[in-house]
Formats: sequence, structure tokens, C-alpha cells
Amino acid sequence: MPETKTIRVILADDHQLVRAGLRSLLQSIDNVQVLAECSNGHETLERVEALRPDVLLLDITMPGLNGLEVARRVPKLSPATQVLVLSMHAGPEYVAQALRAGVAGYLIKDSAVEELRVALDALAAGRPYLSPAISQTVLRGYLRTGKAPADAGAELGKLTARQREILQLLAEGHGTRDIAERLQLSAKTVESHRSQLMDRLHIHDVPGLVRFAIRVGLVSADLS
Amino acid sequence: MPETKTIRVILADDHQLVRAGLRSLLQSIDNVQVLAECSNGHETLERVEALRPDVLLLDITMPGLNGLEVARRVPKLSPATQVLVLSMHAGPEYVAQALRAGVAGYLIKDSAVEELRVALDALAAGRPYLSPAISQTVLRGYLRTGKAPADAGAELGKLTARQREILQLLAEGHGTRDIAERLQLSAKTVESHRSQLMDRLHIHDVPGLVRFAIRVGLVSADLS
DNA sequence: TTCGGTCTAGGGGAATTCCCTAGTCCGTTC
DNA sequence: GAACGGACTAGGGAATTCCCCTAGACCGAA
Repeated sequence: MPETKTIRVILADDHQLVRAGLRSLLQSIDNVQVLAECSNGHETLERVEALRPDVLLLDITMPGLNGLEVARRVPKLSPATQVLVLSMHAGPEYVAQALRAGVAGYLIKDSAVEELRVALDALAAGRPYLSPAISQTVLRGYLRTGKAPADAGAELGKLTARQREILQLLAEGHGTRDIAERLQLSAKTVESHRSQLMDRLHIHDVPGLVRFAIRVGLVSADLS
Repeated sequence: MPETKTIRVILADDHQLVRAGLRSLLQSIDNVQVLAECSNGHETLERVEALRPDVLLLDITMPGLNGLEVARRVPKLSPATQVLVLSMHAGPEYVAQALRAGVAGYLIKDSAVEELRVALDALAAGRPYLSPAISQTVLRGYLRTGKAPADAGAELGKLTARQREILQLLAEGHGTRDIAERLQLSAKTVESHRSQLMDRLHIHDVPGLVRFAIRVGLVSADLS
């Protein structure tokens, strides 16, 4: 079926050049009309309320008022507006946060142009849209836990105290034997904990654990 | 004077959507011709060597082979090519790193389209270009310290190109065997590089390397 | 040409990790 | 109060990686 109806879009991204690029891209899609561009959260909310777009294409990382925060407030100002989040991150914690904020679509910045078109059509028709790359991840989380995967901070809460303790020491650069001595444990026990916490976080390499620990603030990147 | 000469550009950015947007934007500038798009470091180097563009428009954050690393290698492959870095960050440490890597231009993603045009013209004419927003910052840094803001990035300069490449892959979570396959090397060679770069950095554990890599911006803590 | 630095890679032993199993303790539930 | 599940502990054995040393090829600089 041909899309006869025009999709009215507001574009919000704090990077002017990226925004201009996206606008140029959107304008090349025939049934899309760009109503406005916004560069910060508050401006976005004003425009949404005034113009009532069909879709708000929204970057998450914006200064002042976060993209997610914007998404949470949109329904009150313009109930018919569907929010399509544009994010750099495919991690389940980011996706989950966005979904909790009530967004109808989640598109990774590393997506094909065709995906953008499909997503816009879906949202305009009232259907949700998730980037294929991430929907698997999220779906796996749903199936396993029966609910949305939590964000990074919450992931940390899923670990036991012992596991957090060992994760931190690990991320600080202490080896298995070292940790075992500090905690008066067998090296084998420390291995068990590491293995178990890796399973819980679904991270199975040490660098990944270190990045996670930094992300959730368990350790800082600038230790000696 | 009218710009009669066409500026031949290669566009490198790992986010497909952003890339498409920029391409669309570039194509709307009349004296610019986009020769190719690249999504990773090695591909970029190949294309640069093969196509010898006037300007390489280069995003810094790319997986596998860092944008700065790409910039460092460009002159050997195509001496006439000017590198125009596209970065989210205006901080002096980022700018300084880029300048040390030999880039001719530094453009913040939050720039006006007109700036992109001006920057391309400048580089094509052999003149350097810095976003006005950052040149103040850098200048202030110079004035205050009397020298380039060295900081963490300087340590990174102590490593060879190969070592930086392997450090990045390591910090991204790739194992020794994995890295060896990607770079078409023996696992033993990768071990050698790791060992040598550890010596140079005086960091002798993987978590420490990961934190270092994050600190200097070689990798981000929030990879999926 | 010589020299130093880089990139490559192997040998061999030490150390660590991975996968599996399993006992103890403790709080919750039926 | 007995059963159950989760947390914490730990070992065996195989696989993998790490560590230290050596060394050839190559290249640019002195």
C-alpha cells in the first residue's frame, strides 16, 4: 500500500551538523515533512507541544534536559506524538531505560537509511519499532526474566555483595590469587565468583567487566 | 575567487545513519564530490590509498582502528590528503591529541553546515582549519601552560602504531587469538606486542590497560 | 654500512581460565 | 520442621593464556 499520508516529524539532536545531515536525509524521503529542528531538551518540548508532530526523532544525549527525560514528558504535551529514539548504544540497559521512558521506537545510529524509513512508517501507523540489532538482545532479556532488562545500575544490583566486591577488585587490576589472599579465600572460590558474576552480567571477558565497572561507577578509569 | 576545482572527499564514520546524513549534506555542496564512504579504520586506509582524496572527513570514534590512528597513517599512504577530523568533543585534550596525530582540520559535530563548507575549502587550499569554538579553548590551554596540553594522550604517543592498535582491540574485549586473526598475525606476535606495550606504559595487568585506554579516549566505557 | 627500533614469531614452563561438580549454610516457604 | 533455593565455598582436569627469552627481517637514521 502506498503511503499517502505525510509523516510530520520534529528532529532533536544537539549536534548541529548531525542534525543537518539527518534533516537532509529525511527530506529525501517523500512522505516525510520536517516541521522543526531542536538542539536541546526544553526547546524540543516547546516545539512538540506547539506543533504536535506525528513522530519525534530524538537523540538521547543532550545537555540540560536528557533525551529520555524529554521522552517521558512528551505524552502529556502531545499524546499522539510517537517518540523514535536515536541512540549510539545497542546495550540492553540503554534500550530498557528508553522503553521505560515510554518511547515507541529505538533506532541505533549505525542503522541503514532504509531502517529509518521503516521505523518512521511503523511509528506513524502506531506500531512500535526496534532496531533488529537490539531487539534480539531485549527479547532474550524478556524471555529469560519475564520483564525488561534493567539499566546498568540495576544490573549491578543483581549481583551479590560478594560478587560486586570481587568485580571491583578485578577491575582495579588485582589478579585472582591476589583477591583470594585479600579476602581469605581459595583462588578457586574467587574463580567461581568471577564466573558467576560474568554469567549474570552476560559479559564474558575481563575488558568488558572493567568497562562495565567503570560505567556503573564501581571503579574509576583514572586510578594509578 | 570562485571555487572552480572540485574537492574530492572520502567520508569515514562508523555510524551508518550519520554517515548517510553527512553524505547527503556533502552532496548538496556543489564543488564537493564524495568518492567513498568507509565504516572502519582499515577500510578507510585502503580507500585513501586507492583513491587519493583531497580531504578525508574522519570521525574519531571508530571500532577496531581508531580515527586518530587512521590520521597518523594517512600521510604515508596519500601525502596530499588532508585530514578533517569530526569529533563530538571540544576539550583541549581531544584537540591536542588530534593535532599531534597530524590532522589539518578539527570540526566539532555541533557545527553549522557553513563551517563544514569553509573547512573543506580551507583544507583543499592547504590551509588548516579549527572550529572557532575550540580554537579558543586550545589557545587558552597554550597560554596557561606554555605548551600543548600534553596529559594522558602523550603517554599514548609513546606507543607505536601497532601497539596502539592492539591495545585498542584488547580493551574492546578481543582475546589474543581473536586479535591475531583480525590482523593476520601469529598469536605469538600479538603476545609480543602486548608485552611490549605493557612495558612502555608500566601497566602490567589487563584491567589497568583497559582503564588507560578509556582514560585516553582510545575506547569508550560504554560499548555494548 | 652500521645501528637502533619495529614487527614478526617461536619454545617452554608457569599461571590462569574454563567447565563441571559439590558440600555447607541460611533464609523462605509449604 | 522439612524442603527448597540461593549464596558462598572449593576442587579436578583440560584448555588456554601469560611470561620470559631468543631471534630474524626490515627500515630509516646516523
